[in-house]
Formats: sequence, structure tokens, C-alpha cells
Amino acid sequence: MDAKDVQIIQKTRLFTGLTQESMLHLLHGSLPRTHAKNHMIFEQGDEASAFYIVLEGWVKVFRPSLSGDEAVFGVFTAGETFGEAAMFIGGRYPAAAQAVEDSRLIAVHSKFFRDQLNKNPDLASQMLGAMSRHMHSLMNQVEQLQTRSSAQRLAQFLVSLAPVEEGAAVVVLPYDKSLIAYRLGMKPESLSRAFARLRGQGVSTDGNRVLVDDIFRLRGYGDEGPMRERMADH
Amino acid sequence: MDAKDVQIIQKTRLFTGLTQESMLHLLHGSLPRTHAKNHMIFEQGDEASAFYIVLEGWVKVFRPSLSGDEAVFGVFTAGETFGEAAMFIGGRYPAAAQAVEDSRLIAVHSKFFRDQLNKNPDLASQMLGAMSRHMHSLMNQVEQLQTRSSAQRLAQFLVSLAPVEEGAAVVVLPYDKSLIAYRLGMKPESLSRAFARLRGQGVSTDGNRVLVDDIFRLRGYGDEGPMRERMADH
DNA sequence: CGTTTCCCTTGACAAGTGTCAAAATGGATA
DNA sequence: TATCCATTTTGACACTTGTCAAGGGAAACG
Repeated sequence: MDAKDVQIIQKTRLFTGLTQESMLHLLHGSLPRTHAKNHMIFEQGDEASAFYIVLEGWVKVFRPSLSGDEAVFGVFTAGETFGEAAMFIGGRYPAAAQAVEDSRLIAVHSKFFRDQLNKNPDLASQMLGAMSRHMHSLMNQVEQLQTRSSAQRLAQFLVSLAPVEEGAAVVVLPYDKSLIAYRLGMKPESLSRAFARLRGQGVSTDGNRVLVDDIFRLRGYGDEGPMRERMADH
Repeated sequence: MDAKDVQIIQKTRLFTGLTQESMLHLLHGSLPRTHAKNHMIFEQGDEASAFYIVLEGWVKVFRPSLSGDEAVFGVFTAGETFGEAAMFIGGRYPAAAQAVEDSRLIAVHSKFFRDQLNKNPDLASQMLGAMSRHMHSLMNQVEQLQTRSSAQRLAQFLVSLAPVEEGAAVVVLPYDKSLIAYRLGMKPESLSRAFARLRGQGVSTDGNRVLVDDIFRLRGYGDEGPMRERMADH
């Protein structure tokens, strides 16, 4: 574990403000481990012996279904944590986690960490904050599934990735379109069609690079729907 | 606040195991308050000065949308808490709460409660557990929205309300069908049609009473979809 | 350099759900 | 009892999304 790893861990909300010593103490000797693309980190129902910090790569948290579809709850990258909630309910993971790129993770072991939680109220507070953020993200997901079309959800996703607040921007898609589709609660075919629809909103694609003419306009589309879609385009 | 109220509060996951004294201490003098049907308990974006314990009635937590639809995240009744997460992120409620029946609630004031959290690791653990359960419920909601039809979601809802695990059962709907519809992520019209579709699965309705011929069968339908819907019914 | 493979896109069609309007139901009220 | 009101149900229709099948394109491999 090098200095860059330490920086990433301290960027994690859970560990911000901690000294390097107490951080290392909490990790309790855990070392980063590399998980190859497609490797399952844990399965739904597994005993929750640890939660994870992502140092590098991308990990999806999801529930597979019989038909090969999957409900994706989150896709995490460097500086983010996943799997914390399982420590507090039944001790089993409520979803599975899989590396979608070669990824480097640190496991934080539940048993030891819970002991520390009892001794360190500050840590408990940060944990509550981390879990609240995950909850908030899930609430957004529920809201978007219920009230936005697939094109609108895609618009919001692109806006969230954009490096600027207004004007033109190039957005680089961080992972496969197929995963983006499931992350946004649709099939890959529907994602293609959502991109096609956004062409009318000044969005063009080139592989995993997306060119947005006007981020501000796209945000409006994602929030309020098509004001009045251009008839000429049909 | 009478003995029954105390019992209800101690049934709450957050407060189980606490002595009556420490419970009263945590409530810090808060008294139950009655909120008339349709009264807004808080609005999305309000400063989160408290979270709530339901003693009686029903409260929905939701986000309204411009078009009059709403995304409903949960509907809570006696022995349940809501609004906790807001204490830990930004101090503002991420959703609104409204009484859907005349309801009696106790407010637990954030500032004081957070102080106690810092002093009482056990309490922090229980809070983490309570939030994990809310998260788990949201994950189920996301999964259901993504992978189940409206009739399947209704089936699962009925199963969750049923007093038995198998055989016939009468389920009494706890609140308006219109609210159930939004709770399940659909429009009231679609809920009606979902009930109509479940008739083929041995479900009949009579006002807010629902007669289910075979709970076990209905669970199967909710989990796996219609095996092969009866053609004769069309 | 050609071939294979995987991922993405497109097309045609079916099914599900939302929308708008109207009718039915049931409870409250005069 | 008759009327009114809110809620629920039904109908007709359009639109969105899923499904299945086929085609295209880019990277990887021999």
C-alpha cells in the first residue's frame, strides 16, 4: 500500500479527518488486493465478513435475476465504499458485488471494525453519514425510475458526469454501455434508443465519448421532460 | 404519553432494549402530537430538526413532482421511525412527510439526539441498524421497480400484508388504493388493472378487503411471474 | 491481412403502462 | 330517501419499453 492508496482512503468519507495512524489501525493489517475483471467479490447472501474500499477500477453492486437481467444499485470507483450496510442487518450481503474492470480493493473486516465503532463515536457518526448518502442515492434511483423516461434518466446521468455546469462538454462514459443501461434501469437496446432520442437535444456519441452541445439544456430535459419535441426531426 | 405509547416506542428497533428511563431521557421532554389527515409534517428541503416515531396512524414519505405524481419511499405506522437519515447529510430532509390519516407522532430532536449518539455507542449501533433496514427496503423497491410488473408488485405487497404464510387469507388494505398505487410505483388506474389481472390468480376485492385464495400461489406469482396465464380468461 | 468475437445498434412487433374521459361505486350529508 | 362528493373502475388510445432477430463495427486474434 503506497502513499497514493493512503490518499485515496483518506478521501473516502468514512475515513476523512482521521490521522494516518488511526486509519491504518482501522484497516487492521488489510492489504489491497487485485480483483480481475468479472471476478465476484461477494454473492448475495454471503456472510458479510467485510466491507470494501475501492482504490482503483470499478465495481458494481447488484442483484441478478433468473432471466439474466440485473438490478444494479450502484457502481463504485476509487474513493468509494460499498457493502457497509450488511454489517448491521443479519450479517449477510443483500446484494452481490462484481469487479467490472480489473480493480484494486481493500477489505475492512467487520468484526474488528464494529469493535472500533463501539469505542469511537466519531467513527460511528461518519459511518452514519456514509450510509445516509447511500440511502439518498437509492432514493434518487427510486424517484427516477418512477418519474422519468429512459431518455431523461440518461440525460441526468450524462449531466452528473459532465465536467462543467453549462455550455458544451465531452463526457467520457466510465464503463460499458450495457452496464450503464442496467444502472439506469433499462435494457441495452433501450439505452441505444435513449441516445438516439437525445440527438434531438444536442447529444452525439462516438464510442464511449459523448458530445453534449449544451449541458444546461440537457439538465432541463432530464428534470422536466421534453418541453416540446421538435416535429421536424421525425 | 401513556403506558401504551411507551410500549410502542420500545417496540421501535431504535429503542429496543433500552430502559424506560433512558428512553425518556432520549426523548428529552418531547410529547406526542396529533397531526390531522393531510397535514404536512415536513417538506423536502426543510431543516431537519427532528426525526419521528409513529405512535398511531399512517405517514407517507415521498417526493412530489410538478405533474401531481409522487414518488413514495415509504409509508409508516405505529412502531416505525422516519426522517433519521436527514440528520447525517446536510441537515435537510431529502423528501417530504405527510399524515395520510389522523396520526400521533413523537418528534426526537436531532441536536440532542446526536449528542447522545456520541456518548452511547450502543445507541449508534441501533441507529445504524435502523438505517440499514431502510436501505434494504429501498433496495427492494429498486429491484421490484426494475424487474417486476405492476401485477407482480401488487402480489408481493398483498403477500407482505397477509396474516398467514399459506392457504386462504383476507388482507385488509391499510390505506387508500391511490396511495398504494404510488407506493408501488404506478398510477391508480394501473393498480385497478393489476387487481383485475390478479383475479386470475385467485384474488378478489371487496372495498378495502382483499380475499386471497392461496397465499403461497400468490407469492409464486410475485416472485416468478405468471407461469402460463390462463388463456380461457381472455 | 483476414477472420473471429464481442458489443452496440437497428428494425419489427408485442406487451405494459400512462393519459384522458366517462361511468360506477360507496359513503357522507341534507 | 335523494343528492353530492370523492374514490375507484373501465374503456379507448398513444406511447414507451421489452423481446427477438438481424446487421454493423471495432478490437483482438491467428
